[in-house]
Amino acid sequence: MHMSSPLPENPLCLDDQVCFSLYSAANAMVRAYRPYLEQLQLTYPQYLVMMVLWERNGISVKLLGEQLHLDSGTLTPLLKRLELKGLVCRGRSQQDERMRELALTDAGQALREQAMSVPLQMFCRTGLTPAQLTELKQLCDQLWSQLAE
Amino acid sequence: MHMSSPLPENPLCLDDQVCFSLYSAANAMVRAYRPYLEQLQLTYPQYLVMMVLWERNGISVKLLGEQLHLDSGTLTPLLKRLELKGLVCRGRSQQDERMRELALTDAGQALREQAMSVPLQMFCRTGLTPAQLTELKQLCDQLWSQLAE
DNA sequence: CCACATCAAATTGCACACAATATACTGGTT
DNA sequence: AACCAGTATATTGTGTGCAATTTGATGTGG
Repeated sequence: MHMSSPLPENPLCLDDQVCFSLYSAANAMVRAYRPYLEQLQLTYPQYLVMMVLWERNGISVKLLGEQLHLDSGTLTPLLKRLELKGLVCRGRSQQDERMRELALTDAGQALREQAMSVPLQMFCRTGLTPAQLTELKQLCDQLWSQLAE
Repeated sequence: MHMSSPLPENPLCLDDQVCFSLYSAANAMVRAYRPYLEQLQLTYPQYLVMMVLWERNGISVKLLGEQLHLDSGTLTPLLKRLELKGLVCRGRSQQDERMRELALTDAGQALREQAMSVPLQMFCRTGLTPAQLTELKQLCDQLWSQLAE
């Protein structure tokens, strides 16, 4: 959308659009993760899934999707790829056969050690100060909350 | 990457990661554009392309890609879809047969009028103040510059 | 206990992103 | 003119995102 300072003469000017900056920054961020994550054989969305599972092993696809704001259309094929890599086991819940129980394999658990260094490397890569990153996170979270309604 | 305030006890905690907030906000933003853009029969990336062409009609794929930070692998099929919709003509440059000359059709030109209302609608949709949006844009631009190096 | 709404995943179809590669045109060099 | 490095676009292949639909299990009212 436009930058509104306060009335833009041309609302359709690309350089004034916050959304384009957000979109480009997010694409660049995913690209920047690639060299670090390819050592783990993971894409960025797969890395996100692994982070959730490292914290909450055994959860369902639904809960995973709520954490990541992604649906089964995205997660089902992604989880199959993680299963093929031998990192995740896609079992069924005993209580409710509809639900998957996403369990880490030993290899999936072990990968956490290698992943530990990624956040600090990416932090350095951004070149932003901790205060700037905090500010950026707050604004993104606030924007997300508004758009989710 | 982690939030660093100043030493996170768990660097792999999803809720502390700026990058995940950025990623989620960008996805939500593209989703939020959908209801406004489907009246124009455009996706968000197609809308970005049209915005560039409304400003710089007749440019090449290379220049378009530099503006949008996208490559030919993304743009070629996208432009073919815009051509199918009858919005863009993918001609060849006279001086250099390698280059495409991306020219708006009359329908493509006319669509600009309908698109004029989109930025203000999206601005309202965000619920952020102009100052917050300016801050967000600056941080995204700075992050992008760092990651582009 | 059975029709029926509900729910969790999966599937389908489409449109990106992007790395890697291929194709085709251009401008010198010889 | 033949060669060749460089350039602009296209193609291929993989992996998302997500709307829409389907499949199969669950629970619930009659």
